[in-house]
Amino acid sequence: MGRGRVQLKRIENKINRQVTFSKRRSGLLKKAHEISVLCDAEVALIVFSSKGKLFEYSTDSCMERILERYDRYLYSDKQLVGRDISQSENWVLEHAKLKARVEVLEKNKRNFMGEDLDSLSLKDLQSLEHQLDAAIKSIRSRKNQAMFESISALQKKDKALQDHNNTLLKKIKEREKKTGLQEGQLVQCSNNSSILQPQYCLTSSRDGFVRRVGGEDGGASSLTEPNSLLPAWMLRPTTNE
Amino acid sequence: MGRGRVQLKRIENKINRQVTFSKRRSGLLKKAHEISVLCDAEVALIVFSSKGKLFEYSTDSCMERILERYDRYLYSDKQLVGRDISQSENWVLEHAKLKARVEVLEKNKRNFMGEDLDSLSLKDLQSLEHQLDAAIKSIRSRKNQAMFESISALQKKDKALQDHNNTLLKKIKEREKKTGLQEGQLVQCSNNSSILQPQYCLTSSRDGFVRRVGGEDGGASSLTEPNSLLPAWMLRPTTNE
DNA sequence: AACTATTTATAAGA
DNA sequence: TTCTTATAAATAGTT
Repeated sequence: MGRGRVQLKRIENKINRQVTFSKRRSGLLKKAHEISVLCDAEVALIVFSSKGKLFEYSTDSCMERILERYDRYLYSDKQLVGRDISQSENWVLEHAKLKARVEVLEKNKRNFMGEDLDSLSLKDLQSLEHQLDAAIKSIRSRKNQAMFESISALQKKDKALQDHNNTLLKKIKEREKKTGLQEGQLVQCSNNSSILQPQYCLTSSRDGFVRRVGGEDGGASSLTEPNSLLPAWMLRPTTNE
Repeated sequence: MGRGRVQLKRIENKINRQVTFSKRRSGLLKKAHEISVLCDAEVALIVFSSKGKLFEYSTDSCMERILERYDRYLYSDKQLVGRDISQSENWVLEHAKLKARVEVLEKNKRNFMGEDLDSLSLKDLQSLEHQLDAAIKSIRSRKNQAMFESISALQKKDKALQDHNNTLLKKIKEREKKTGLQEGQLVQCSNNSSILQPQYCLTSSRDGFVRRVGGEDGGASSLTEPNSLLPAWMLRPTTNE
């Protein structure tokens, strides 16, 4: 894939090697992600550049979990027996339970995201559908509430700002009379200041919200991410520590 | 790279997913090896198929060394305990992580069920709503497919039963003629036997299904559980595999 | 970092 | 699974 065929041997030219590394690295990470998503596989990829810099990819950004699974896969039942069997065994049990729970939850999550449905019976599907229908209702309701709260808050702020502006305007007028300036200039000035008020912004967003809440949510896609990855709220707590 | 463009989403068709996995896996391993050789990088790649099978590549076939280097890189001077040393301290850490993960997943689940929404921002809500919308679409589609499969199977069975009945009927008629019984009795008998055929039941359920699939699923609630507890499919511990 | 001519990877079909 | 083939993607060399 390129203008010339490439020998499978170390690229001697340093610059060239660095550039190729950069290109191929992104390609490799991309492909790792793709197979992970397309084929529902769990992938962990670790790359150290020749300079020792680390690059990594892991499904669901959960490298530790995958490496652990790897270790478990290899050393399955072997070397778990090593220490104070009395306590450690208890722990192993606890651990296993937790892991089982994680797996169940992950399966649930996939189902909730409309994935991995082949394993569900018709009845399960029906149940899941109703569950989600109900959930969506709750969510829309909560969203609605949140939006109205937000609107109220903004309106309140708007009002306060406007009041403040009026107060300031009065003060200026008073001062004006004392100093004897012309009125025309002042009025103009106060009009310009209205740009600082959030009023117009508020009105337009309120319209947008109300329209979206009432209908079947037809045109809201512009507000969301491309969605090729999980939305931010799903990743947030897990991704980092 | 193929005859069609590919969407970055889970391939729903099982066979297709399996084939793609196989192809892309080899491609990925190859590329991992290539960058490793060409650019003098150290690569570790671990892939678990959706069925849990392990595939791996590591530069110089030295996975443990690379994973160790990875751990060293992350925990640099901190609390590096080492991977195989795996003492109880490490376990405590792992355990805590697992617990955290469970918590996150449970929070996700509650959100997916329309609960515990107060902690979400407007943007989160929007994102969640879209996620669920998409999920419901998938689920309805899958349900539809499952229903049609079920219907086909039943119809096939229906046909077979009917054929069998006809055969039996003919035999009886023949025997009748030989023994010289009246015909009326026999016809009546064969009519009664049609109760055993699933035909009517089938037809009506097919109508019901089609109606439900096309529309917004208005009257299907009678099929689901009371729903005050979790539906069965959520509780079942790792049903498959 | 961009641009292409090529090589590769791979989706679909057999 | 494996082979083939048309096409999409990746990327080597160049600017």
